[in-house]
Amino acid sequence: MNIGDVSTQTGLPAKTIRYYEDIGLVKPLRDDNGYRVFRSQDVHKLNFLGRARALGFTIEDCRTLMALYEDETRASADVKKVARAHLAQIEAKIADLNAMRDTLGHLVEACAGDDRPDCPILQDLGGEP
Amino acid sequence: MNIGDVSTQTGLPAKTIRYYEDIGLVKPLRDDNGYRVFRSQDVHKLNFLGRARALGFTIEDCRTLMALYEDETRASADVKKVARAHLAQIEAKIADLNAMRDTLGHLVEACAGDDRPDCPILQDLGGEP
DNA sequence: CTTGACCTTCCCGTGACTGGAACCCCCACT
DNA sequence: AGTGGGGGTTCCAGTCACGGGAAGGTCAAG
Repeated sequence: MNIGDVSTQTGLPAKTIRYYEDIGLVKPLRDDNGYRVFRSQDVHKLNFLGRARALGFTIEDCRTLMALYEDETRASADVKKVARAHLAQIEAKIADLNAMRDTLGHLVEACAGDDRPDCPILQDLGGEP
Repeated sequence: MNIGDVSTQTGLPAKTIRYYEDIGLVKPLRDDNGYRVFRSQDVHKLNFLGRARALGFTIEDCRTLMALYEDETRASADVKKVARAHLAQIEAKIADLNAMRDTLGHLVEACAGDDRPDCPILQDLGGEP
């Protein structure tokens, strides 16, 4: 399978797939003409990566998870550890964003949004009481 | 005031302040020795920027907001528009992260986290039903 | 006079790609 | 035999908002 077909099958842009090869996440074969040739296990790996990335795991986490996936003697505790650390990061991020949304939401509601210059948003940013 | 004092006062790293000068967000004066000299209005601007960044506005948004802040003839509608667009982005991001948290949370809960290899997290990533 | 805390500029690196240039390969059509 | 188009390839540059660190100038204290 060539990269275009793999891109269609996995939903990953060809550029991304090449990048994943670059950083050693996937190792397709090469045809005589230099084209990448993907076996089904490569496609499987790419799907794995796509799902892991969709869950927000970093590339390095993906590398770790892939290694665990391929290691028959893994301990599920190791997988869980990675996942829980990431989950904690997500939750921290959500908390940050919720705080932003609350503050910004109040400010937006308080702003008249007309043609006059008075604006509680700018007042807040300007540090006015 | 030199950059170190400004850094202390605003809580912004000196590197960040220099960067903000680089991209034209602040224009401190220069002493004979080449040191940056910040007036109170510069510090005020930097505090403004710090608060806007803390609310997650992009640098370009900050630039826009600063311009509006300094424009006495602004319409608050313009400010509100920028803020609401950003709020929408925040909410979209929160929705994404909530989805990730839910999925990942279920998977983490379902994982035994022991020394055996069986792991619903990897099963999910691997696309197993 | 030296030490050490400042300050300066400059350049590289980050994460995870994305866009684009310049070029090669293959098949179909005229 | 040429040509066109739709693949593929590499490599370079850019994104965003800084942070690290090198190499060197400046200043106040001891």
